[in-house]
Amino acid sequence: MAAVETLGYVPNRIAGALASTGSPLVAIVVPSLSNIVFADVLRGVAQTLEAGRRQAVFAVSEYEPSREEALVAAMLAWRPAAVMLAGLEHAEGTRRMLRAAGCRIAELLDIDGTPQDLAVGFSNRTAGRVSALHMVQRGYRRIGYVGHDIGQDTRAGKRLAGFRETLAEAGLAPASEDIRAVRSSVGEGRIGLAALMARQPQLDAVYFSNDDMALGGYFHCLEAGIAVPGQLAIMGFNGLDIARHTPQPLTTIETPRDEIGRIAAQLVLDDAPPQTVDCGFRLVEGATV
Amino acid sequence: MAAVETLGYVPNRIAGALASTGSPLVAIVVPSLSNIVFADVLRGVAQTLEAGRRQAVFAVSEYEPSREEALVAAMLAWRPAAVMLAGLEHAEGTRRMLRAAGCRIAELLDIDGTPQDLAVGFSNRTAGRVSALHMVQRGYRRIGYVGHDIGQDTRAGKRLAGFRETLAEAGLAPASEDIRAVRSSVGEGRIGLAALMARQPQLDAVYFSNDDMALGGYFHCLEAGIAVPGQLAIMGFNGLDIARHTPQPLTTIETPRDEIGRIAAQLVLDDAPPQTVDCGFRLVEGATV
DNA sequence: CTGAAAGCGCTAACAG
DNA sequence: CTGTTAGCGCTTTCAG
Repeated sequence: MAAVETLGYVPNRIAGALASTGSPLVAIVVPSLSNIVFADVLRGVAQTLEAGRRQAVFAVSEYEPSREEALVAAMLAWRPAAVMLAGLEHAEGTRRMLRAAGCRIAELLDIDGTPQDLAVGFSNRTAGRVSALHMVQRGYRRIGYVGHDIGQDTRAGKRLAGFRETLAEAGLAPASEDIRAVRSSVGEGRIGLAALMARQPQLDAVYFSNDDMALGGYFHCLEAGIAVPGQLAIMGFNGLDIARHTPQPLTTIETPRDEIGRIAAQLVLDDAPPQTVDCGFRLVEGATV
Repeated sequence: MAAVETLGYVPNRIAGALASTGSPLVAIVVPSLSNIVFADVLRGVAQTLEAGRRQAVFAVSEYEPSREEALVAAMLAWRPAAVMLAGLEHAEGTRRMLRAAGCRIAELLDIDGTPQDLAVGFSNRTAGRVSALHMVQRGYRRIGYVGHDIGQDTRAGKRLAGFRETLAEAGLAPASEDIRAVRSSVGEGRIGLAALMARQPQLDAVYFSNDDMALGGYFHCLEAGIAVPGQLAIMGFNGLDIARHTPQPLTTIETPRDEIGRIAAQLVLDDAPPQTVDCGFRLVEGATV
């Protein structure tokens, strides 16, 4: 140990990884890092892996399944102990490779569907239902929807499906929808609500695909002098910190993103059997519904 | 290649890394992932490394130098081609290890100081000066400051130093300051401004340590009925997307975070000589100053 | 229980 | 230019 100290010796983990059977690497491919949601999950994963002496390697797919496939292929060359992905929908090639690789697979943030191995998240469909029900119970009847591209973000699509179901079950007309073929952002939420209100001025509530979009809608209302929730109620999804501090806190659904990352990482560390963990979510009653 | 196809052979990059001289890994230690700033840098780095067939490995230091040191030590065991860190201030042990490791070192988001090797960012001190000057030129004279912990976030501290310098040079009294010993957040900005206004109701402008804090202050004004910028001007730092879409766009300084990540990664890929790259910043004239 | 040696799956150098 | 082989620095097994 004296020699270690004087020479500044650091064990070579590459050599260690090659020699040993179990891999010290865990690969994570997220759709985006601009969205704080994935950054939160990543943090939870990194934190837990660190305690377990594993190392996180990561890449960003930009919401493109083909890119996710290429990145997973590249990741598998590192012989990771596990590959973590967002959601349950992946290219056929991605699934095939992962099955062949024989490493653990963790699919995060969604449990509506059939997981490959481990799934840690919550039901987006149920979240959409809960949101719709909350608005209906509060007495809103002419409820619209403003959302971003659900082709890319299938989790948002599942929330929308749940939302539509519940409106139908409540005997309400299908919502007027403004679905924008773009990534979610505050700016798009603003534009989307303005467009929807221009078409359907009689709406009394709008459900947004997430908090970014909802905040854009809320800011539009503030500027256009639309009383919230008197004239128009607004509901988002995610429970972003900033949405708790707007003049009126946003009514939304808070998701345990950090916890999802931590649990997924722990299951991998423990080499737990295949399972689906429902981390649930929490309705946050703000002041906008 | 037919056999490769049928057997699903994937080259083992761990073995490849061990056998070859140059390392395919680049290590990145960021202070936080909750802050979108670091996520943006990380994205730029990951994107560029991917094109160069390198793999990013990362860890989160939670703004603790001792933790950064431990993480760098762990990272060096992977024999990375480069280690990327935020800022120029690091524990003595961190610097020593990095020097001994002989890998490239990239210090990001700050160029006010002496870099170890590569530095890619902008001058926070100058940004603070530019912000103060902008407010002074707009006619504000009783300018306050609301900030978060500058012990942890030395870049915010440098902006504050530049801000103070310029106020002094303009012959103005030192600003009333509310510096909170916490991470930046929208909520803390809100609390901070309320506290500062209670102590110094005659302020006509407030500079915030970043956009998160500034948005909190702005929301406080909206709720408390303080006219912005008539009664109180507000300026932030970072150029967050959301701050462009508030009822009044926030006056702030936009930083090229993505570009910083990309340039740093490219310099590493090119094995460029030690240098400091000033990516600059851009004053965004919103409607709050 | 300690110490020696055989790989892990590649890369790179070298001989043919 | 192609084909062979000696390591890269560990872990793990096996003999002493």
